[in-house]
Amino acid sequence: MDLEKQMEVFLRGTAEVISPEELREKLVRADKEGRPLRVKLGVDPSAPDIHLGHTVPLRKMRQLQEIGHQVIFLVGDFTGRIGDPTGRSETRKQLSEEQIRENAKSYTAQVFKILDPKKTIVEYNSRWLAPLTFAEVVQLAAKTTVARMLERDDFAKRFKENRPIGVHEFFYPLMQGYDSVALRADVEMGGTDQKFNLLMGRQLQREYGQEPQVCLMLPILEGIDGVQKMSKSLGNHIGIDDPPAEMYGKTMAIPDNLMIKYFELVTDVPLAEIRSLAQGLQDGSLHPRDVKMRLAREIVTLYHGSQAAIEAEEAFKAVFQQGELPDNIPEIELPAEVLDENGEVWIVRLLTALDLCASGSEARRMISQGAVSIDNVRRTDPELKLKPHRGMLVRVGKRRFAKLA
RNA sequence: GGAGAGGUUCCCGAGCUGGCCAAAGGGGGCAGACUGUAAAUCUGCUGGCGAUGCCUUCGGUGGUUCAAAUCCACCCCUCUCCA
Repeated sequence: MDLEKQMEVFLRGTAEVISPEELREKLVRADKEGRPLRVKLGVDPSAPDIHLGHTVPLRKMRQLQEIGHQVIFLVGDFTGRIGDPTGRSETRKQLSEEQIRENAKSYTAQVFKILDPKKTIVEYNSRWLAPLTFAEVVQLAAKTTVARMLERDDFAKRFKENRPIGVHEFFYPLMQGYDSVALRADVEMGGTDQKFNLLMGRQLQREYGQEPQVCLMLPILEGIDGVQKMSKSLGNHIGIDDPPAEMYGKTMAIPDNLMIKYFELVTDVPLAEIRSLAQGLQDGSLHPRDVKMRLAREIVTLYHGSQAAIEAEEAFKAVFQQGELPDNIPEIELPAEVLDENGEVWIVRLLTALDLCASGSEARRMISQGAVSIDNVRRTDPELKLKPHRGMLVRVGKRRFAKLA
């Protein structure tokens, strides 16, 4: 593949590249030497579920491996024990080895829904970090200074606000940088929030006599709340293992103004087409709802196939546009002990027994807010008693349903 | 080691001259209305309990008091300045 085309694949959709010139040189040299570039992507296995946010760099990796480069998927099993302080301005709790190992296992399994397993090297950074001696660690630490560390956004902020910074947290960038040394990475990928860590890799590689890696930074994908970075702990994520209907629904929940970004970062829709969608939204010739439905369909198709996507869309239309019921309402057996001597259930009890409300208080609230309907009749009296029957349909809000078995 | 400032409900953050505090305000979440969708907007709710009352909660443990997030003692943790 010729140089310009390669550059295009590398650069497309990136937020920042340090530096394009170096990348070009590396590509030219690699081509001459007949070897692929070694591209590193490190992940922190703190949450075992991969979501769309993770897929942004992963999809890039996929494209790179398709044009013949060597992709290295690095599981930060060792760094995970520290927890990267990035993003949330507080110390993340350290994970146990066992947890990490389990997370990593499920992580890699999911990653291969995107990457080609035959063309991917999976590495664990405990392989080289765990055996380091204290003396070597000190040597590594001596390669940077506190002032430099404090340049990092997160540290600077916390320092300024007099919030705690653990000394061990300084090791996170050092370790990640050392990973690049150990892997002899030509290119490292990451979100824009990884800039500091990626640059640390360059510095350390130079210190250890290697050519510095090129840093490819990709945009950060906001979660379905439209504000914060997509993350499982914030509960604003769309997981790639989410069932089709949920994936579709969650996508429909993203704010309108994020649609185009999603198209660009997490779908295979060609750029030209995305541009015309954006144009259509702008001039009002396209309905935002329809565009978002298209987006939801694209995303579901990617992870569950087009058939599932069509079904998810039909179900969504039925439930939310026509107010019909979903097909897969869970059927739940009502425990006998909630019945009184007349064989009736108190409505509050009913909702908690069916797990539709977490507590009696919540159930009362829902009832008084008019969120509860039984057999399609809205019930607002929290003292109501009912005679249960098989197939009784209990509904709380728009999304919580149960049927009596 | 010394001096000072802090640790509040899911999060941020008031309260801290003792009762009116299940604890202001914001965020998030949930619900209702509306709609173009689980978007946007507006409104309400947001510890638990068969409940106009009771129970548990304000870093931890004890104590004072009829009554403590609020006062006292000790302890743990964070930050600042000094060493």
